[in-house]
Amino acid sequence: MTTILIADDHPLFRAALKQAVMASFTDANIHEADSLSRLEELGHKSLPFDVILLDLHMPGTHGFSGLIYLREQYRKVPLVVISATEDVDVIQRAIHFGADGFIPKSASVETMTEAMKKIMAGERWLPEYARRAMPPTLPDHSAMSERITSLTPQQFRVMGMLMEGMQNKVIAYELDVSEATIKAHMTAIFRKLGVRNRTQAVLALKDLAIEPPSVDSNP
Amino acid sequence: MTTILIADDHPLFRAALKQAVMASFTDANIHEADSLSRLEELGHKSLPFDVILLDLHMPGTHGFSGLIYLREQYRKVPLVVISATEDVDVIQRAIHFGADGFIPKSASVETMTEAMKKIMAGERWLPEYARRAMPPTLPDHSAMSERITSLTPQQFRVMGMLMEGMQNKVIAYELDVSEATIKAHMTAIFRKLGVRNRTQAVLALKDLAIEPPSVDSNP
DNA sequence: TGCCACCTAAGACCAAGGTCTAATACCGAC
DNA sequence: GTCGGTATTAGACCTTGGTCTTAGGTGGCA
Repeated sequence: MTTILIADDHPLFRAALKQAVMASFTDANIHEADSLSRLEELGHKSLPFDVILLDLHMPGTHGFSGLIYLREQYRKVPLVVISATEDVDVIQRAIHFGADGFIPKSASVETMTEAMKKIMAGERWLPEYARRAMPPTLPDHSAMSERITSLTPQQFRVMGMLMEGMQNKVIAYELDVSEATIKAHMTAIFRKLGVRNRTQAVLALKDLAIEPPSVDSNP
Repeated sequence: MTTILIADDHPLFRAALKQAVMASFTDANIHEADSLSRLEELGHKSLPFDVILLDLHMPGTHGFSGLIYLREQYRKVPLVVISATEDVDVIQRAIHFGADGFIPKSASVETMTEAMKKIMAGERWLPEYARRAMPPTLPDHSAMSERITSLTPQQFRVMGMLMEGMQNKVIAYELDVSEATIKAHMTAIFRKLGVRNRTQAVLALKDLAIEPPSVDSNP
């Protein structure tokens, strides 16, 4: 039996993906998560996933840092990035940060099935158009991604909320702990990232953004 | 006589550019600046530039905010962005933020001359390959760029140092004013940008970054 | 001349950020 | 089991950040 994790915050697409998966893996044991935190709850039960399908834009994944973090948590589980983006550069970076494959959301069911089978078999899979631009090199974690992987789960959560511009007090309320605790986490995060305060942390982490050099940057 | 401003922090390239300019504009009155602050010093003398050649990556220009700011300061002066980048998307955004033209550093002397002549004549000029992808629409300033243009020169300088992750005390020392003054500027900056603190300011401004989706983000 | 925008700055005050020390709980190794 | 490391939590304590008020100096402009 195949245990699959689908991590996507869009319910409709999650359902569609589930259908597609079940069509080809009839005996699949499918788990779903609509955010990184929910994903971690599942992980606590240490389910032996055979493959993880991760949406790059899921809440809680800040840029590629979510991918980097997950890659570290589930070192041996094949990890496929699913994204609406078709940008070759994004694909390149996803692979760079440890993804075993990249499936655009526009792909057909047949294509998805083929991709997942290959990836679960240990191969790497990319869309046709991205293969040419992609040298078959191993992913090379940058200094920053190593630093992110050294964060504990709770620290990672706090970091995510920091990247939303939230204040310590607010984060504490959201996570239902004291502000002192958040401050302690912050101090630990700064040390691990090699920065001195939250402003520098934001500056350092923003460089991992997937973000469109958005032409229109207004709300 | 033609008065031209070359704003580039690379001395060698600045000299080369100067040569190229003088080859075609023999009577040119050329001014140089290697940073935004030096550019502002020149501006104080309110020289009637006929054209400004701006390097996107010059110190002091944080992402596109330098361009946006200059565009506002010299509303009527043709402004050409010169950059090592050939990325169509960057070109697109430069135009979007008000540049009248974009010349890649790899361009030939003849090409540069042609480009500058056309731009000084009021036309827009782009590299061949970028023209196709570029609809001839007028630049439309986003909400954030309007906010940046509302900053006073000193506020803009302070903002730049904030984007370097510097603390108030350090900024005060660098600018040789009191910390109280910096705090006053910060408060004004936050109001104009519509944010509540420096962390949110960094988050908002980082979206204007030119920055490479850098595949290798280590130091 | 007066008005206005900008830069500067001080003091008071409070909020937010950050460090240090230490207690508790959990988990893998032995 | 027990040991040792790590994650999480928190309170005490100090630093930095940010607002408000007030105010002096400059330079452009009508």
